[in-house]
Amino acid sequence: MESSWIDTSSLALDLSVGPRWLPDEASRQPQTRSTHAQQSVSKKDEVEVGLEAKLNQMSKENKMLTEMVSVMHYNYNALCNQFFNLVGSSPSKGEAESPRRKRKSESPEMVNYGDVGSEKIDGVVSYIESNSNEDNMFKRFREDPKPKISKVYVQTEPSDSSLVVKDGYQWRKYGQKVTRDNPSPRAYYRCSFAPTCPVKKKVQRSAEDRSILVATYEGEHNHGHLSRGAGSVQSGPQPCLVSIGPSCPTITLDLTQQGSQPDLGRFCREMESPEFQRLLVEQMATSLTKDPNFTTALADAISGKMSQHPPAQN
DNA sequence: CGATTTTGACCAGCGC
DNA sequence: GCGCTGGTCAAAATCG
Repeated sequence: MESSWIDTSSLALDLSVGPRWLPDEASRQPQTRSTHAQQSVSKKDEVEVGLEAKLNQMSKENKMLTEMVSVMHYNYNALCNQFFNLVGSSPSKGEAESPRRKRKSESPEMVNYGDVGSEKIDGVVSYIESNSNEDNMFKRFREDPKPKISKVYVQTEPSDSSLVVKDGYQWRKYGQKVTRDNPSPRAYYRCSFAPTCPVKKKVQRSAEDRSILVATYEGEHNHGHLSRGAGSVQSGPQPCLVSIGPSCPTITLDLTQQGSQPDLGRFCREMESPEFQRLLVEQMATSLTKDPNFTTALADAISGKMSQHPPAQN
C-alpha cells in the first residue's frame, strides 16, 4: 500500500455521512405560504443558518475522519517498519539480493489478503492487498525473509490496453512475458528514480476481468515519493482516495496536509475501540440508506420483484 | 542524444 | 536429466 497513494488533485471530502441534504427535500419543506413577507424572509434565514451549521458540522466530521485515516496510515507504516526491524533484522533489503534470476515463488503464503484497502488513481479505482497479516508475516519472516509484497488492483477502461499503473513513482520497463495462466502479457518494471531502489513491480491484466490491472509490488522504496509537483521528491502521507463502488457513496480522503502531526497514539486507540468500529459500520449503513440513488435503486428492485410475483389475491 | 520501450535470448527453479 | 515456465538481460528501436 505504501506505493499506492497517488492522486494529488482532490481536496474533496464527500463522506456521505450524517444527515444528507436532498434537493427534493427542499421542495418538500413546509409549503405553507406566509402572506407575511418578513416571516418568509426570516424562515429563509433560519433555513440558511441551519444549513450552514450542518455544513460546518459535516466538514468537521470530515476533517476528523481525514485525520484518523491519515494517522492510521502512519501507524500502519510505523508498525510495519517496527516489525521488519524486530523480526527481520536482516541486512538491508535489496542489497542482500540473492544471485540474479533466482526465481521467487509466489506462494499463497507470501501474499496475505488480510489487509485490504482501496483507492482511486487517476480516475480509476484500485484495491490494495498487502501482506500485513501479523501471524503470517511473522511466520514468513521466521522462515524466509522476503521483500514486502503488495498487490494493487486497478480498474481501467476496458478499451485501454496499456499495462500502465500510475502510482506516482517512476518506473522503467525491463521485460514483458506471456504467462501460462493468463493470456494477457505481464510487464516487469523497476523503480528508475534511484539506481539503488530495489522495488519492482509486475503488471498484468486479471484473467477474470480484463478491465482490471493487477500490479504486484515487491520491496520498499528507499527514497521519497516523486513525480508530483514538477518531479519533486516528496515523502510523508500521500493523498488517498477511497471508493467503495460506483453505486455506493464515495469516501474521498485527502492526506495531503503535511503540517501538524496529530496525536498518533490517541487516534489509534480510538480507532481500535469497539465504539469506533461500531460507529464506522453505522455510518456506512447510514450513508447507504440516506443515498437517494441507493434508495431509488432499492425501490426499483423491490417493485420489480413485486411485479414479477404479484401477491396472491384473496 | 539520453531515456525509455520492445523483444528475443538466456538462465535458473521446479516438477516429472 | 529434461522440458516447462517465470524472470531478467541487453541490443535495437523508438521517443521526446
